[in-house]
Amino acid sequence: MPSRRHAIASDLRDRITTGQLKPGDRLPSETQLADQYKVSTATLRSALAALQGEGLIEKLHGKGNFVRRSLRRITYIGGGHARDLRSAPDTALHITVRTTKIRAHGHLTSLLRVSAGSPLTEFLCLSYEAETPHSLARIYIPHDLAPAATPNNPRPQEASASFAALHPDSAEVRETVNARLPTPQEASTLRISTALAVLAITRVTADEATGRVVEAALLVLPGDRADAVFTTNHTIDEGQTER
Amino acid sequence: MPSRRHAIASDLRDRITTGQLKPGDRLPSETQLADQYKVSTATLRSALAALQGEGLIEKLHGKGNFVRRSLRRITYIGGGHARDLRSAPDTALHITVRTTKIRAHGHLTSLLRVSAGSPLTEFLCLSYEAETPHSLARIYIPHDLAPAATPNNPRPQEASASFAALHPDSAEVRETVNARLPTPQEASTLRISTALAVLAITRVTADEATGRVVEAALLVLPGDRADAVFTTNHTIDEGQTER
DNA sequence: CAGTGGTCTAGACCACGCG
DNA sequence: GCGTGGTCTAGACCACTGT
Repeated sequence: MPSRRHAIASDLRDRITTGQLKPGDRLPSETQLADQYKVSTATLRSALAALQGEGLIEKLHGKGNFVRRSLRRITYIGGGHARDLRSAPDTALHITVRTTKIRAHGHLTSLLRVSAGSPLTEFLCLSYEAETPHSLARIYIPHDLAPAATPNNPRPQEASASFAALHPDSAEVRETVNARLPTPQEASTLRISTALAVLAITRVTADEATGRVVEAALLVLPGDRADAVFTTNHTIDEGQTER
Repeated sequence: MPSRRHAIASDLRDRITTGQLKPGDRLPSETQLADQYKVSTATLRSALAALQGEGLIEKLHGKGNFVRRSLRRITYIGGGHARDLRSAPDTALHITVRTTKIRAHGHLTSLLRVSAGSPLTEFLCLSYEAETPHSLARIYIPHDLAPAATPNNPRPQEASASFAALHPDSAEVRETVNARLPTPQEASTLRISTALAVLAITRVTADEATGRVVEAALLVLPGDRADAVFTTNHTIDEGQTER
């Protein structure tokens, strides 16, 4: 027997996918919906939570629940390209970078193949598109390989993309992709719900000649507006992503 | 101010990551925990739900909540290899395949670059490891390119992997990776919670010479036990995945 | 201010696992 | 049957958004 919340979620899901409710539309308030379906607000909210997880609706505190305008805005392009983040062409993208010197610990040691305590430079990058956080990256580079001067303002778009671009020719890139829910911290920095899945990419770049790991990057992208694309043949022709 | 459930989740998270609670351990019952933290059961359960989403605990109806034994068992290997699913070496993997003839519709038409109504063969694959569903794949192939005989029993391991292996030389593979929560249907076929993120991979294989799309595959892997790996240099040396 | 979603309570009852 | 988690209720109160 389907539970009440599943039934409600299905009903609303149908209304959305059939176009009866259109992108941008506001749903009736939760109390109204609860009355309509004759359930308590808690039950109704759990149905909405499911739809939110599927990326069908968006909850805005104090305003209402809205049918999502389905735009996947950013595309992560695998394979260690210089610019590995793409967003909608007409939107401004800016990045904040915080640089810290740390010492290798935990799984960083195995990722970078260094011994515990090795000096590393950590770049904590947050990319925004029109004030909305879009991606979170923690990039670790052995201290002696880090860019000498910490650039404060030099073409942030470039800085964002990939420090691996510093090693363009002889780099071997290995990307491990994973889906999970965000940690509370990640959710708040990306300003997303904790119920929204994120794409977690661990990218390790090694120098082909020496085998030395020159960069490890931990990227977190909101699942509802990010895709990662990998192609054997590196000609990327701006593919469409439909729902 | 952190909410009660966040505080509780954090506390339990710490106990798990510090090893105070070990993999396989059973947590106290929800009513006991609710008493300890002096919250209602609903609040406590929402804290546990967060941990479940992070893959830290596993809920078993009628038995209890358990600290997850962290085993990422399957690794999807990108780049259109013949065998693109790897699991733990000593476990039996078997696959069920259901073949259906359908006609192109919706986004399938744009994926396969065919006109609506074109005849397609759909392979609905479900891979199991020791009775536990592991991955779900919907593979679409233009009807005239589909294997002539539908093999009923021929080395299911091979059949699973990739029909693209039929076009080994001149294939260009484009994989789009996405993180989201499963649809209720996917959750029940994979026997996972709807709160557990899945890795959704859309793989399109095209013949390099003709440019014709020879296969489109929609793969769904449970985020808690699957990773996808992409390497520029295709030597894969069984990397470790730690938490 | 009124209206919205967010958090939380203190219960009730159901469904599952196991002895 | 008993203990477990799963669903649900009918409220209360808080926090945010708008006017």
